[in-house]
Amino acid sequence: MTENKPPMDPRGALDPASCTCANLRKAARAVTQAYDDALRPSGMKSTQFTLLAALAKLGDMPLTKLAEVLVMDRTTLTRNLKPLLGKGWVGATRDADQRVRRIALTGAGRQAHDTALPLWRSAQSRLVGRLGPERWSGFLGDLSEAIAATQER
Amino acid sequence: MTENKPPMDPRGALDPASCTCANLRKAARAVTQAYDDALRPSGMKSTQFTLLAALAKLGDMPLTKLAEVLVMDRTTLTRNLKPLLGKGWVGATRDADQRVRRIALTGAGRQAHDTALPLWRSAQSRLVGRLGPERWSGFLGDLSEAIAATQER
DNA sequence: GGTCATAAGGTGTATATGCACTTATAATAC
DNA sequence: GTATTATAAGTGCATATACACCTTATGACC
Repeated sequence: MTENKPPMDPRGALDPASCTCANLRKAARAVTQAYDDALRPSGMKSTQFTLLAALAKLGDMPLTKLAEVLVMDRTTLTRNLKPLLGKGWVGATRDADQRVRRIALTGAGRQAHDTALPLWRSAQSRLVGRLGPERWSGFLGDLSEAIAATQER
Repeated sequence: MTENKPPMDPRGALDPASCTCANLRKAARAVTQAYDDALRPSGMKSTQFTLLAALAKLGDMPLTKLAEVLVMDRTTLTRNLKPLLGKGWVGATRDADQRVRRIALTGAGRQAHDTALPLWRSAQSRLVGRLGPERWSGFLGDLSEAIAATQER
């Protein structure tokens, strides 16, 4: 095909009102509030559930590795872990390599995760249902693609 | 050929790895960093550019109204305005109704916006180009739809 | 006109986010 | 075997985000 021209303005793509970043952040705010609201009975926020779920699925790992997986700044993760450490939901141990801080889910952490799971499912299925599975699936793929686009070069 | 990427079934949709909120936030982090990086020479961050652009397009308005437009908590906006007030890019005046704080772009603010605009365009066109205008357009629509989904009910 | 509900806004607290800089440990060079 | 470099992590600072609670100004009601 012959569409490798420099970016034009297909649908006001160069109008700040169409800013991908602003619209992404706006959606993140709105959706985060919906999920936080659903998770409220569990005493945790969306970000915290995300961390527990990642550890539950991937197992314990060094802090930097976890930050990479989450596409999150290392220092952000350090601070996001604080409330979880305080609640005893995660533990941190020094590795053989004394520089490495290995992060792991505790028993209480797994229990908290399991408690929150049905609440999360409620919020998730509501949103998936509202978008429709087909559109939702494409949406998730677009999010991944947007991330990939920023990671290259 | 179409079942190893994002889960299409409602079943896969209920795996926390497919969390819409987590993936949205992840993408927001990644894309924000890309835009912040592009905007760095202007001395402003993506969030700040978004505020200036909204005021430039919509004109001055009460704080609460602006927060509504941006789907942002009122108190978040209060604090996000602080650095802009400090730089003299926006001004705040009391309305006839003394409760209302009207937010407006200053001359310096418009100038800062105009300076940042080409930097923003660079980041935006790079991302739109990587996704392709067609896919990007659908992506933006999905973001709006996700927001709408959280606002109803 | 006084009482009271409502609407606009601010503050306290807590978490989320990332850059610049620093510290501690390991690996490598010589 | 020490000097250098590279890696993992933490801290200081600034901004972003929102809930709970408080203050003040309007407007409605009698």
